[in-house]
This record gives sequence, C-alpha cells and structure tokens, in this order.
Amino acid sequence: MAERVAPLRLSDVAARAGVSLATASRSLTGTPGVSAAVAGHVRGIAQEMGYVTNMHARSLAGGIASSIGLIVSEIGDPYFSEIASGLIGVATEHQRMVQISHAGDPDAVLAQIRLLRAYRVGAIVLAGSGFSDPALEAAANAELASFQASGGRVAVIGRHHISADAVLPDNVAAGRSIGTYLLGLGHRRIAIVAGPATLNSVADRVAGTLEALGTIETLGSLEKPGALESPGASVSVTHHEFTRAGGAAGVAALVEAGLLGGDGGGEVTAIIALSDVMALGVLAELRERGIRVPDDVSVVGFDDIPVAADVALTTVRLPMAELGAAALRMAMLEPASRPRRKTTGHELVVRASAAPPKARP
Amino acid sequence: MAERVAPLRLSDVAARAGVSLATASRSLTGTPGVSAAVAGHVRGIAQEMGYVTNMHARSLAGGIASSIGLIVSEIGDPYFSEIASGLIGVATEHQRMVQISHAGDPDAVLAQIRLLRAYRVGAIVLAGSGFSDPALEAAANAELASFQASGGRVAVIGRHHISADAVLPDNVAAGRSIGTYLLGLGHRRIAIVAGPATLNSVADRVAGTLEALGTIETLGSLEKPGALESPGASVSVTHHEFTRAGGAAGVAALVEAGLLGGDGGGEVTAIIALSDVMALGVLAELRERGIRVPDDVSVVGFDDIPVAADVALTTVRLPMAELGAAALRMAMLEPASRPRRKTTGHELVVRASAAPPKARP
DNA sequence: CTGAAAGCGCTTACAG
DNA sequence: CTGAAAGCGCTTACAG
Repeated sequence: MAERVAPLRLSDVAARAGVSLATASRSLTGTPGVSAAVAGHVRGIAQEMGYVTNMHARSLAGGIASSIGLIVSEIGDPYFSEIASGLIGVATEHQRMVQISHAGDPDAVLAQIRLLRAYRVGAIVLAGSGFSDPALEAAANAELASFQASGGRVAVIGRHHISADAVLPDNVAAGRSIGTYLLGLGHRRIAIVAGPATLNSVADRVAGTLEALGTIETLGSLEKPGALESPGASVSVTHHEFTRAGGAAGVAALVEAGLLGGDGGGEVTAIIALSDVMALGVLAELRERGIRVPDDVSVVGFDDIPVAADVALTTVRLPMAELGAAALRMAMLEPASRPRRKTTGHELVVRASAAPPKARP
Repeated sequence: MAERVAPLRLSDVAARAGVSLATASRSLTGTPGVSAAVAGHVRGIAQEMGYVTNMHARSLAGGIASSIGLIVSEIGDPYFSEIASGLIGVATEHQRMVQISHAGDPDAVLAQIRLLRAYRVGAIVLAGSGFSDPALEAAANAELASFQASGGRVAVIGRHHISADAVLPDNVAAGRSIGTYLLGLGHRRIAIVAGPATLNSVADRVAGTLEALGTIETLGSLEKPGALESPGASVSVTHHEFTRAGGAAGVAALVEAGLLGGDGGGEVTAIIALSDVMALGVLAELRERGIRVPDDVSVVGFDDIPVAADVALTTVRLPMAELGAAALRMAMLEPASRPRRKTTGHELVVRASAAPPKARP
C-alpha cells in the first residue's frame, strides 16, 4: 500500500492555474466577478487535477452547502424507508447530502439532534411520530428550538409539540375513513391493534377510527385490551410495539381475552391494525392460528406500504414518499414568520382482506 | 422570530470555565493530560451552556471522528433498507454519522463518491452491485482508489473490479441452492426472470442456478427470453429492471414468448425471480393473469426480504443487515496489506410458492 | 498539568 | 476583474 497522499488543496489548483487563491475559489463556486475565461480555465485545471473541495473548510469559512439531517425510528421499516426515499430524491436534486440517524426513543432523538447540530446541518427533518406527553419530547424540542435560534431549519412529520414547519399526514381522517368503511361493511365488534399509546400518530388514528364508529372518546394505554362501548360499535384496543411482532402480539392478546378464535360468542369480526407493518404481523399470527381472513375476521391497516398490495391488504394510503419530499422542501424554504403546516391526503384502498362479517350460528 | 443567535464556541466555554482554549479542547475530547478535576469542571460548564462542538472545525483541525458514506441504489428497496439498517446500527454504536447517497447508475455513483470525498468521510461503503464490464465501473473505481490513496477506507458489497475490502454474498451458491431445489422438485422447464445482465449479482445468481441445472454456460443480455438447453433442464432467461415492475414485465415477456399461460405445451413449470422484489412483481402479474401459484407455475426468489414470509415465497435468504454491518466493520478496521474478503452464507427458505410440477394432460 | 501560537483549507470583505 | 489578508472554530505540537 502506497504512502498516504494528502488530498489536493485549492491553493494547489490556484498555483497550477497561475491565479490567486481568491480567484480560484470564486471560479469554482461560481461567484460572479471573475472573467469567464479565467473561471473556465481554473475549472479545467481543477477537473484535470482531480481536485475535490473540502466541505469542512468551506463550511467553516462561511460557505453554505450544508447537508440535511434526517431522523427516523428505523430505516428498515418500509414506512420510514419510503419517507427517506422521497426526501433523498429531493436532496439529490438540490445537491444536498443527507445524514441519517436512527433514534427509537426520545433520549436517542435528543442525542441524534445534538450530533446533527455538531455537523452543522442546515436543516433537520424529524420523521418519527411525536409523543402525546409533551414532557417526553421536551428535551429534544428544546434542542431543536435552540438549533432554530441559531439559524437551523426544522421540519417535522406529524404532530410534535414544537413550533416548526410540519407535514401532517391526516391520521384522524384516515382513521375515520377506515372506521366508516368497516361500519358500512356491517362490523359492530371491532378490535384495534395499536402501536404505543404514547405516540400522537397512534392517538390520532385511534381517535379518527372511534369517531367514525360512534364515539370520540380517547384512550389511554391499556395493558389488556380495553373495551369501549359506542353507539355504533363496541371497540377493544390493545397496544403493542409498532412492528410486525407487535401485530402478532396483538392477536395473541385478543385471543387470550376471548375476543378471537373461540366459539364465536362476543367475538370481534374485524381487526384494525394501526400500521400495515403491524397488519402483516396480525395476518401472520392469524394464519398461524388457523383463523381465516376475511372469512373469520377482517383485517385492515394504515399506510399502504408497497407490499400491502401483495398480501391483498385493505388499508388507507398515506403518501409516505411525498411526506419526506414535502418536509424537506419546506425545510429548504426561507423560514416564515409562523410555522407552515401542510396536511396531506389519504385514500382508502380496498383489497381482499376485509369483507362483511359472516352471520354467526 | 428572534435574531439569529450565533452558536457557542469552545472559546466561550473556556472563558466561562476559566481555562485556556487548549485545556478546554482536551477536556472535551478526553485527551489525557488534564487533571480529572479540571476536565470534569469544563465538561460541566459546556453541558450547562449547551455547547455543541463544530465538527467542521474539528475535522479541519485534524480531529478525527469522520462520518461514513453509504451508497445504495434505492433506499426504498427492502434489500437496501435492510443493509442500511444493519450498517447504521454499527455506525451508531461507534458514534459515527452516516451520509447516505442514492445512485442508480455508474455516473451517479461517481458523482456521489466525489460528494462524499468532499465531505471528507472516513469510509465509503458501496452497497450496489458491481458491473460485469469493468469499463462501466472504471471512473468510479478510479475515484475510489484515489480516495483510498488519501487514507480513506472503502468496503464494497458484492463483486466489484476494485481492490478494496469486500463482503461477498454468496450469489453463486445461492443460485445453485435454488436450482437444485427446483430440480429436486421435478422441474425441467424453467424460466429465469433476471435483473440487468450488466450486473455481477445477476450474472452470479444466473451462473449458480445454471450450474445446478446442468450447465455452467453464462449469459449475455437478451432482449427476448433466451433459451439454453442443458443436460438437466431447459432454461429461458429474460432480463428486466431489478424492480417489482421488472418482475411483472418478465412474466409478460414469458407469456408473449409462449412459455407461459398458453395451452401447456412447451411451457415453463417454474420461474426463478432473481430477487424477492422482482418475485413480488412476478406473483402480482401472475395473479393478474389468472395463473395460479404453485398450481400452474412455481415461483422462487432471492434475498428473503421481510415480506417474503407474508406472501409465502420460497427463496434463498441472504443476510442483508449483516452484509451492511460487516461491510462497515471492515471499513473501520485498519487497512490490511491486501484487501479482506468475507463471504456470507445463505439458506434455502422453503415456503408455499413452489411445488412439484403438475403432470400436463 | 496548562497555555500561547500555529495551522487545518477554505471564503469573503477590503483594496486596487 | 484580481489579489493579499483576515478569519471561520477547532486541535496539536511546542514550551513551560
């Protein structure tokens, strides 16, 4: 292995081109005030020497071109990888690099925001859901506010307790839509297999669903499935991890509570999984237990991740890639006097996993 | 909106703590040579002031802590998001930031490598497949070599024409494994719905499969499905995009060529999709056309992406997350005198999408 | 153990 | 249009 070769500096290019450092800098950054001929010459030399700007130096010296920080819960989750894909597409258009962080809990989010600040990113996009309890987000939000105060741009996806531009997937309306659909199909005993009760996205989806089902009561976190009577339908909610395994655990909890897989009395005829990823777990666990979909029980989800079509899952489509793209676009705008909000739409996607309930013997 | 507040500098912390800049720096970086008492005091002050290091300045001044560059074809593709997830996990453990780049073709890869170099990343992990034709990779590889010469670390996933640490998914063996399985099931007329013929991953998977089927002949790119007679089985190969849509297009091509969906004569009894994502497209198109799986035709894939289980797809599992994690671990090791190579295993995962061929009337 | 000073590689007023 | 010089915020020999 050869000795380490120090990277070329702009001064090397300037020397070779026979111009000053300042002129070389202006030529490469495209700053006006250099004759086209000289600028072209310098650029040619730089290219031929294989010169690569040192972004750290540029950034320190006050040149802009800062990168974008993206914080997701788990990039392996299709919901987040779709968001990331949309965001990276926009970033690439604008020649911006994106630095990506995994952060599953509020402490990790705080740590990642600090790291991103250390890298002096120009904007931070927070893709994970906000928390119902402001206290859980307090530290992260303070850090974000401080970042904004120093000129950083922030955009969040979903409801957060912070004054920042936000792209809001319409979780409440999506819940209403899926609830209405199930009610129209004739379901009156429904179970919601939900993610953590601490998340706003969960609270909103549940609230919208309950509203459609005839109640606007909101729910706390329930260890065991909790039952709520509503004029329209009786609804049980059980909270688990926002993962495939969480969906499977939800089915297990329903069975254990006697709401599923028994003799049919008092049983649930439809399951609303609060994300498609959870729905995948629900479907798998149902299959495992020999409970047929939609014959024995209907299943619906949220998001319409790409594979939902492959398992014929009825769901509500949320424009994930667009969420990511829109969030970044907002973050690249000049800050407004008050935070911007953009609410995105949703669309019921009917496939084969839900059907009218069978009459029970 | 308040006036922009300039971020705190280390000198602010030093002043407040009553020590020199040098001592403050040493205290925060943990460099030995400062009394524990002073170091602790400085750290306390910094914390309480909310000081955040400027990584650009640190990096310029010669401090290390460089970030990691990851280049993927498309983060929305489960294969790459799994790799990214594994890699980010390791990066987080080591407090390294990861900068992620989308690059679908060789030109984009080159551009992204240059950008990553501009950001002075410490290591670059190239996750996309290499190309059979060295010329296509030449420019990117030269850039990578130059990056290595200046002290940068490089790790690639899969076969590339470059001297760098590599993690090699055993595509040939995986192909052999799936080919053998299909042969054992009794299939003798098989179609391969492949990704672009220019990719090494495609070439390797095809080669392994053909080897198992009784030939080791390699294939060029074929506009129309190309037929190969082998002692064991007759195989047709058709190349399309490495996407869901590509898989669907593959089925269409097979039907058009009279190899599928006709009266049964000369028809294929099994389809090997060269990735699970393509297999998803194959399954969807088959469903669309009323061709039943596995009754009318068996379908198998490669990778075992998370949803493969949900569509009961028989496939060969490749450890994607481990590929990403291993690549980064290698890249963080001191460079060896000669590139390291690590070959990962594979595992046949039998599910319901493949069965013995039905006897034809 | 602690500090003053040089230097990392750029950009940008400030002169000419 | 072009250049000499200051400065961005750190780290690290070099002295003490």
